[in-house]
Amino acid sequence: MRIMKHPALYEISIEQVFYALSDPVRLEIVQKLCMTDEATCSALDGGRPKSSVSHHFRVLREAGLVWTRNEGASHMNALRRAELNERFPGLLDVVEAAIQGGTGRNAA
Amino acid sequence: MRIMKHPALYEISIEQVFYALSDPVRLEIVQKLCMTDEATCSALDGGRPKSSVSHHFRVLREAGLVWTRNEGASHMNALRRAELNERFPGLLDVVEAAIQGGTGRNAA
DNA sequence: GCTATTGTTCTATTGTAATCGAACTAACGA
DNA sequence: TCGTTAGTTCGATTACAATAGAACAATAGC
Repeated sequence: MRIMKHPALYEISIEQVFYALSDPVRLEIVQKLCMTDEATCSALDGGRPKSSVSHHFRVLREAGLVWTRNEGASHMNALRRAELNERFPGLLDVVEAAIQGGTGRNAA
Repeated sequence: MRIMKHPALYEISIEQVFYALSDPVRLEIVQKLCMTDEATCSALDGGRPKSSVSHHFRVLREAGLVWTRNEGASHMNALRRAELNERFPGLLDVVEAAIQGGTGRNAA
């Protein structure tokens, strides 16, 4: 299959990570992955066109947030949790905590 | 003077915050503010044109990251530290920790 | 009031990114 | 091998954002 670009831990920049997380579609994907460990692209597409979703997964992969492995005809995606926690401790906690908070009003 | 738009705490969205932090110029400004408490725009402009810097400060203000108050002809800018720590606990720690890490290689 | 300083707003230009249809590729099963 | 399913890549369109010069506004000092 095609070679998936997965940057090494030290290649990941915080700007790129922030950028990847600034898109609502991608943030949604990441937040779902916070709770599901592993999922196919289609399980996370939210009804959006394949090409759009594929684009967003690419951004997430290249930012170092998501690891994609091959599972037959499907692609299984997972957060690079341990690595991200090592490189940017606390970041995923912030993302996870924002799930309840939503994008606008505070849940508290 | 002109009215500065400063969103209330509950109006701040994590996407907007991430977006604001994804620009190298703005991240640099925020990281400098992490260490200086308060500073004028010109103290943080890095030699860039006034209009560009003013634009970036606007984005930071509207994202809820920075509070600007009037000090004579100058504007004093400060991180909305306490508020951000309440709304997104740990976020500023990540930003601060990334100062040494730089954007590329890991400092560890 | 005049002038310098500080920063904002306006306007235009340029570059980049989101979106999505369509064609393509890979794996699986009948 | 043919069709199906899953996802990527290509190409075009559209929208947004960074940059920066120029004009403007607000303040301080003379």
